[in-house]
Amino acid sequence: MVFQKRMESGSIGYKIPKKPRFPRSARGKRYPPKKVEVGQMRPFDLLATVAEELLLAKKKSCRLLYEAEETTSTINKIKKEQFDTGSSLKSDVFDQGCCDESSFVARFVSRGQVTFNFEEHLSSPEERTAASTLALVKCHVSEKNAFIGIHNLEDPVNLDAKSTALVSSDSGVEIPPIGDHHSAGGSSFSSVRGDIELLVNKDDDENSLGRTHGSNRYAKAFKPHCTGDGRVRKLTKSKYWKPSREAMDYGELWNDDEEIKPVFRSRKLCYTRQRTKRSSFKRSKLFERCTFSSSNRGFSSKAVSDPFVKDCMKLDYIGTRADLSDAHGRSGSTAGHTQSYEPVENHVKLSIKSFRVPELFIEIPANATIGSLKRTVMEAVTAILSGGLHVGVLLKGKKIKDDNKTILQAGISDTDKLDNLGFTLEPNLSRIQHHNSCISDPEPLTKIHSTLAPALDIGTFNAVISASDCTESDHDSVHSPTNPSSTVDKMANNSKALVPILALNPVALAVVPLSNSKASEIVQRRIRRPFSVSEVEALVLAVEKLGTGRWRDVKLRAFENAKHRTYVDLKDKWKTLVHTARISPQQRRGEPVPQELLDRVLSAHAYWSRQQAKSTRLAEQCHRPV
DNA sequence: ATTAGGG
DNA sequence: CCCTAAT
Repeated sequence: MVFQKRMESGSIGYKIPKKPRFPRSARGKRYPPKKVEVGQMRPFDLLATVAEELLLAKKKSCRLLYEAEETTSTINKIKKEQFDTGSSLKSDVFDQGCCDESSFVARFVSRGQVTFNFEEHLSSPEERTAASTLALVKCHVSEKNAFIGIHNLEDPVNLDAKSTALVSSDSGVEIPPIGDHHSAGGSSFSSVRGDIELLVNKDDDENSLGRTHGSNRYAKAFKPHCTGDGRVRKLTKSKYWKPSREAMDYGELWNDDEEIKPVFRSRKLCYTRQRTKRSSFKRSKLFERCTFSSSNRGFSSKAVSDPFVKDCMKLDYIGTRADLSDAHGRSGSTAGHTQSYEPVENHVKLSIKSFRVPELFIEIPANATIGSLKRTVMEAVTAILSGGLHVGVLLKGKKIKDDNKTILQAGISDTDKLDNLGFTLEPNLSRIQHHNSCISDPEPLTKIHSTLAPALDIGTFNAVISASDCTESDHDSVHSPTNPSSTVDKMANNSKALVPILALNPVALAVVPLSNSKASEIVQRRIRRPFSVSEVEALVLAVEKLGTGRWRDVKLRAFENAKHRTYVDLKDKWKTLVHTARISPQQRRGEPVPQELLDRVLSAHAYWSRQQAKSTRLAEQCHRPV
């Protein structure tokens, strides 16, 4: 509750403080280090990340050089557009084949650090020689993390230096200085404030949440190594690169609103890029398109001022223990009091940079359009998220099930282990089960024609199942509802099911939780499900027997088990059938209905019209004489 | 909830 | 298919 409320409050009327400003002299020159979990990250992933960082800083065409050993290689020229279009930076980089990956790793590992030069990309050789190095990036790689920092920018103004500057997350929260008690364990805190963590998707929680990057490690990684690298040639205006107070205390890096906007944009790209890892590519591309509104859920992206977090569509939160206690329905002794009365030491500061959400598995014909893919994914995600979300708490990858535990008892208060803390977004189980059962739902399912477009156009989640040939199943359902099993088999065999399933191993994904209210407001139009011939036949048969005014009975008689056919649908279908029968065959569209059936439609319609007229006449006669 | 009819 | 008025 409080949890959410707090975020909400942050989202509304949030204004990035104008002050304090980062000292002018330093602005644009030093960038906070970016921490990247390397884990199983491939070296080029890291490289790409670096490149991306640079790109974000530069935001225009550039190329990246890295220095390792004695050689300098051009990694790639990277264009901003490549991010904008969401294409994989990695592939763009790697396709260049300018250096071989394994050797890169070797150098990386052995040296522990790599220097990147960031140069303006200029096409002509002359220009190139004249090109200046705009930034130096130092990258120190440990087992678990890489620290990437943009070191020196020659032309901060043009570089839009703000793009890597960070702002404090919460103007309302006092930010203890790095190195003091609060931040001692405070890798978490520093991350709150701008240490961008790119959580590489890893299935292994333990690893990904490794606690090795505590503040000690952090400082260690930077101080000794990154400082005078002799191989850093030219243009090293600032000759130092170390986690000095100013460098790390980005709380001092404030930006004007206008300055931040572009950052936000670019960080979206960051998000995209992040997810362009092999294993998660599918997911990410999918989620990327899911532009959920985040207004009413309290998780507005605007709730966080950290531009990185914000634009990565991550969540950020700084809470107190009291807050959490409330949230869990128990109040600690101080719960309910104002935070300010509680010693800051007792607060647990949390930075939620991402939630784990269930994996969505989506299979879609290759000839489906991108548009339909988007819609499909949107539907799938909406279906999962709109069902209501639970929040799970993970500590060291293990779920904390006992809601009554205090934060302290759970061990979360141990700031040293804060990095082990994770949150998950979990859909309603009941709903999911329902969705899972879709595939075995005996009721006839959408038939998706070769174009695929109609079925994917719109529709409810559980309707989005394509079957190469479901005519039979329709028939079954219509005529022999007692034998659904054959239908099931057919479905299982024929369908390319678009079935979201719960991931067996959820992977960290940054996502903006869906605003439930928004989702429910948007009542999806039912998916279009053209009547099959067998359905038409069943309809005609029933109407011949029952007439045109008893659609409920028609439904009961012929479409009892076709849940998606309402009596209104049947009535409408009859209407169109009559119309179809009256027009010339050339004007008819869709799956052709046998003329024989249309003839029966016409005659039945005529017959029952007469009957109706007759009965009304009779009724009138009954009334008149009275 | 159903029916009927326009959109 | 949707929306709605009228039952």
